[in-house]
Amino acid sequence: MSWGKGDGPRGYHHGNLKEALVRAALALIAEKGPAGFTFADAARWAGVSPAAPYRHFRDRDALIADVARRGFEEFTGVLQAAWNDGRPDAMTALDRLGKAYLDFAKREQAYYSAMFEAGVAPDSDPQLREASERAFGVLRTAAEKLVALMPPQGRPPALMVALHIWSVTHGIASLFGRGDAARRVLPMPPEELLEAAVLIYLRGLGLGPDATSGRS
Amino acid sequence: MSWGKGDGPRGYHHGNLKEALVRAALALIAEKGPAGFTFADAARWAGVSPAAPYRHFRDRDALIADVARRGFEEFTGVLQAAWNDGRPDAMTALDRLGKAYLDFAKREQAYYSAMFEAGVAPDSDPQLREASERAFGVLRTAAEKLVALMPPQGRPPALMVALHIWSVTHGIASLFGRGDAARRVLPMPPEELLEAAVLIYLRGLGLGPDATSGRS
DNA sequence: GGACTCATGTAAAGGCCCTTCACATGAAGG
DNA sequence: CCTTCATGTGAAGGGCCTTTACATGAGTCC
Repeated sequence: MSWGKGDGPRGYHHGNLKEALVRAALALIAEKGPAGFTFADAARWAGVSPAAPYRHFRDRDALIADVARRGFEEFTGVLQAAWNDGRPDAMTALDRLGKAYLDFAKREQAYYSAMFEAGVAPDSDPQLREASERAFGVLRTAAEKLVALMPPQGRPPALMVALHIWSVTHGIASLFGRGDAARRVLPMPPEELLEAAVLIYLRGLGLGPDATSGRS
Repeated sequence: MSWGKGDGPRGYHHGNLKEALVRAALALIAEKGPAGFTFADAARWAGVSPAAPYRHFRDRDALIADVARRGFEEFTGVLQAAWNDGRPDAMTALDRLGKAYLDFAKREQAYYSAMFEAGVAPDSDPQLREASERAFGVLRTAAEKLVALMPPQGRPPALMVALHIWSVTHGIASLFGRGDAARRVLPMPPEELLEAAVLIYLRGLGLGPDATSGRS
């Protein structure tokens, strides 16, 4: 018999129910989607009564919001590692960043669903909002470094560039990212689709693969 | 008292329950999101018992899928009208197309939710799949016309261009499109954000606003 | 006109979920 | 040892989804 954590049996108190519920939510969302996930299921998965979760989360949405918050924190770490401060050059790092984004959407489907598709208002929890801002901050930093490569006259707003890249990446992840959930026919893997889009976009900004090597 | 249709009272049989249920679904999804929508609510809204809808839809998901299908058909019409066969020139028409996309996402939130956010697998119903393909077909046609403006050597695949434009548009609509649902701070309205993105992208393809006037 | 048929709607019921409340348990600290 | 309080339980109310047997009446065919 499994308690989700793999620990031995337990007495009246679980000991670490909050963490167990979060893990249960991740497992169940991965299995049946954020809509199919139920509070009662999570409780069963953790081996407690249906009322126990309410000692740790105001309601079902609060649990999902907490999962989303953790997702954004993981996400921030992944993106930061991929960006790696723009080394060795901004273009290379940006390419890694995009791939890391798609990879996260594919590998951590449960997190990604909770973050973007569970219908959780980002403002419902200030913590959630801040976590999501931090994740976007990585993209913004990257855009700033990219824009700095351009000649001062005619530089586009870095924030706009960040939003463009975020949008196309999120769009690809939503429409084609997941292995088969809402699959559509694609002539190429999503990673290549994104890479091509970003390359074309940057060329449109006047940033060729030659302008990259940190000059200026 | 309202029967949703505004008709007079009715006898044992409703007369037009299927249509009434679809309208109820649209109203309820617009009000409370696709997750908050319930089959029983739709039945109440139409003034029938909770079991009546099962005479017209296999289950709750089938109703949502039907709403999504109708949404894609509306969508196709809107996009086709905006594209208007690429007149007066492809760039102008593409700009209209993008704006029409965002406008649809904003004005027809209920349809858009059912189409993209309700967790309906496009393959669950062949009709749904075909309707969504037709909508994308408008974008593909537009991309083909655009690509044809370029010199034959170095033309990118039109399908890829269509996917890029679809992705960025859908990404913007998902992340920032709706008035306030999952709002994030934006320095500019979504329409401008999209227009700028597409302009930069097309410049990256070598298509300036000058290359537009239907020459070859 | 009358009888039959069959699509359409109803009532009732089973099973599940969300949430709350009063109550039980036992770990921690004086 | 004994009290306190966070944590978990059981039971219950209300709602939803879906199925089943039954009711109704519009259309059809003689």
